[in-house]
Amino acid sequence: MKRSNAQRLRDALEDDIINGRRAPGERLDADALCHEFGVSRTPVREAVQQLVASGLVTVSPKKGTFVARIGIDELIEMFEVMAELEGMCGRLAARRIDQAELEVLRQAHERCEVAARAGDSDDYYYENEAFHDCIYLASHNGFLAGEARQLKQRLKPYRRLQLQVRQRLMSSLEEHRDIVAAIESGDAAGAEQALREHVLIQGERFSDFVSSVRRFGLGREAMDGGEASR
Amino acid sequence: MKRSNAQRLRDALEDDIINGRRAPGERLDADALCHEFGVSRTPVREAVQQLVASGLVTVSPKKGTFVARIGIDELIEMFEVMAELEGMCGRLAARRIDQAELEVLRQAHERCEVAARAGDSDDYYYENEAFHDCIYLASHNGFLAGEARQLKQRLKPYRRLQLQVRQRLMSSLEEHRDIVAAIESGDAAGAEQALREHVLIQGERFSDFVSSVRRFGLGREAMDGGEASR
DNA sequence: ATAGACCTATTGGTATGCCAGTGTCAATTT
DNA sequence: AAATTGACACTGGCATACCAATAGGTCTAT
Repeated sequence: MKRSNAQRLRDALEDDIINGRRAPGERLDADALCHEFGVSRTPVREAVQQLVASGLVTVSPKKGTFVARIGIDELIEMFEVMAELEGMCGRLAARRIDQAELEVLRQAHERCEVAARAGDSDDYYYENEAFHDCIYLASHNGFLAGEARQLKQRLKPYRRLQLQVRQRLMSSLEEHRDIVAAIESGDAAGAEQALREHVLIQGERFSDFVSSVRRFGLGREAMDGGEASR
Repeated sequence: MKRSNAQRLRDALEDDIINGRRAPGERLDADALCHEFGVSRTPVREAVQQLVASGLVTVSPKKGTFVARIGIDELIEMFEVMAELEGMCGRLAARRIDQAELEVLRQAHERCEVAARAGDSDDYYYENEAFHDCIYLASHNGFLAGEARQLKQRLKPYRRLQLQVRQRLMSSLEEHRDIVAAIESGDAAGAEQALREHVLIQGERFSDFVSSVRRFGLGREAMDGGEASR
């Protein structure tokens, strides 16, 4: 399968954004990209449109295109949904996982454990991804898995903040243990709860709080510039 | 705000697909669309790409673009996710709804009741949309609301099947009553459960069953043609 | 009759030029 | 000095032309 220039460009930009090489708010100059990749404006335009559709970049009409800058409020909302999707995956996985998948999940968990004990944060990050992906697969709902992966991608630029917290690595691992145990024993509600809180860290109380606070008009980023979308 | 040709084209096609004027599997001839709308290939291409991104159409390389034909298995998966999103909206709404929103919800429910008693199926369909949208709003999670609306759109071409069932209208109304009651009383778990089952009708048992059946290789639509995507 | 080798219309992808609307900045005016 | 105006460059959107790849059919030979 040969990939078009637009696709390669999209992937390259996506990768740059996700891995922080292009920071939120950074400008994406169309002409510069044309020159950089040696292509015309058409594929660049196409790639940008796809990235807009996936939420990674935004265009401010007549001002240019920028790496999406997500406000703290929307970020919380997205994490809330992410937690729900992960929880749903866990609930379904607890009911639907088969022996082979369970074995793969256990192995993924073990690799997480190895990485955690070694203190290798990058490695853990990667194995953690694989671990969660196992659960997506085990949900036996491909659409759900796709949505979860997509949202996770979109959140990736911001998750590094969350994951650099000291000791988070070890507590994350402990939570994984509970998750595996719940899935193993077919405890759907337990797996759902464990995964939801695993993602949300503190559960929904925090966002409840923020939500109620914002309703009193204390939002401090109302002037942050009109991030145009849809 | 002036809308571009590509946007108008996208909206027109989207509307056609959602309202069944273009059936799943139908071919979308690019040149015909160019002529029909009096534009060149560029905006047509753009519109098609956006529709692909939103899942309403698919392109089979070198064979053409078609209105997305969703298999029964994927359809079930999508409904499963839809139910979860609706349930989540209900759970959050039960905790976060304010007086004004509650009043709007009650009024929406009453309009549903009027439509139902009049036996006006189309009218009920519309008011039902509004009712659910109230709950989306009341979740105080704009991102969640957007995702829910988007998925609902995508499912719209197939929901007419589900809604034409005789007597479904009245039982739907009864379920609405329970939902309103749960939200009114702040019963988060109750609202979540009620909404989830409202969407799923029979709960997840059915899809569990299908999921397990499919694992035994009894899927009868394996030959349904390679629906290419991403 | 069937397998295999061309042939061609269609599709996908890209380059390029043009035009209109608008943000930006500077010059001019009061 | 502040404000108004005006020019210009930039951006977005569209049309058009060109090229490459291939699906699908046709033709040929065994």
